[in-house]
Amino acid sequence: MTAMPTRTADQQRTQERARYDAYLAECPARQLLDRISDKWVSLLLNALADGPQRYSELHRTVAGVSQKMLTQTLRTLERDGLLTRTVTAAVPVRVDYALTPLGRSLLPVVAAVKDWAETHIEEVHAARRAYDA
Amino acid sequence: MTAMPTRTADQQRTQERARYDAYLAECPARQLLDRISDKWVSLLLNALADGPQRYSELHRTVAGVSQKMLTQTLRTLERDGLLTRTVTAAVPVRVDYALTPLGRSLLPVVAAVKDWAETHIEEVHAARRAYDA
DNA sequence: CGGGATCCGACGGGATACTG
DNA sequence: CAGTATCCCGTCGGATCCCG
Repeated sequence: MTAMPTRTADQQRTQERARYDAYLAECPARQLLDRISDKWVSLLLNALADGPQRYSELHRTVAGVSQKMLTQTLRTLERDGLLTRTVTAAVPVRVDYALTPLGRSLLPVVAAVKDWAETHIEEVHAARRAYDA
Repeated sequence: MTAMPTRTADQQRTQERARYDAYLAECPARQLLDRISDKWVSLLLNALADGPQRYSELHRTVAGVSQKMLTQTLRTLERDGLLTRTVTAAVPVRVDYALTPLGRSLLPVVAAVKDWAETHIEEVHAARRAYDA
C-alpha cells in the first residue's frame, strides 16, 4: 500500500470553496455590497436623505415595500448603525427613523452608483440589443 | 345602491405595488445595483482589471465560484457589454475574457464601494456589537 | 478545455392574520 | 400606528453528469 492521498481532488476543491466562502464572509466590500444591493436599502437611504420620517411615511414613500421587508430592512440598518429608531410613547405610538452620520456618509457611494447607471445604462441596453440579435 | 368603489383598498395597494415594481424594473440605478451586487460580478471585474484571462484562470483566481455560476455570470456581463469573449479555435479550445472600456469605466464605482467598506466597516461592526448587547 | 442540461435543496420575500 | 407571527411559493445556486 503506497502513499495514497487521503483526500480526492473533489474533496480538495470543496474545501477550497469553503475557505473562499469564509474569506468572502469577512471581506468588507462584500459585506457592504450585500447591504446596499438589498432591494430596499438604497431606496430607504434616499428617502431619509432629506430628513427623518415615520414608519408610515416610509411605507408610503417607498410604495412597493411590504410591511415585513420594511421592518426587517429598517432593523438591519439600525443594527449596522446607519440609522436611528426613535419611539415616542403616545397613543397611538410614533416611531421616527433618521440617518446617522455614518449612514449619511454612505449617500455619496450610492450616488456614485446611481450616476454611473444613469450615464451608461443606454450603452448597456444597446449592448444587450446587439447581443440578442 | 350608492356609489360603491369598484376596488377595495387592498386591490388598490396591490396595483400600486405592481406599478412601483415596474418603475423599479426600469430604474437604471436599480439595474446596475442588481448587476454589481451579484456575488461574483465585482470579483470577476477585479480579476480582469489587470488584463485578460482564460476561463480556467478565472476559475482558479475566483476560487469559490462554481462552473455554472462562472459561465452564467460571464455571459450576462458579455451581454451587457462589460467584457468580451474571444474564442480561439484549437485543440483544446481557448477562450479569453477581457474588459471592455465600458466595463473598465465601472471599476472606479466598485472601488468607491470597496473604499467606503474598508474605511467604515469597523464602525459598522462596533454598532452591531452595541446593538446585540 | 470550456462549457450545456438537469435535478433539487435552501431561503428570500410576499400574502395574510393577529397584537400592544 | 407600528409592528409580530405564520404560511407558502418562486428563484437562486450548488452538485452532478454529459458533450464537442
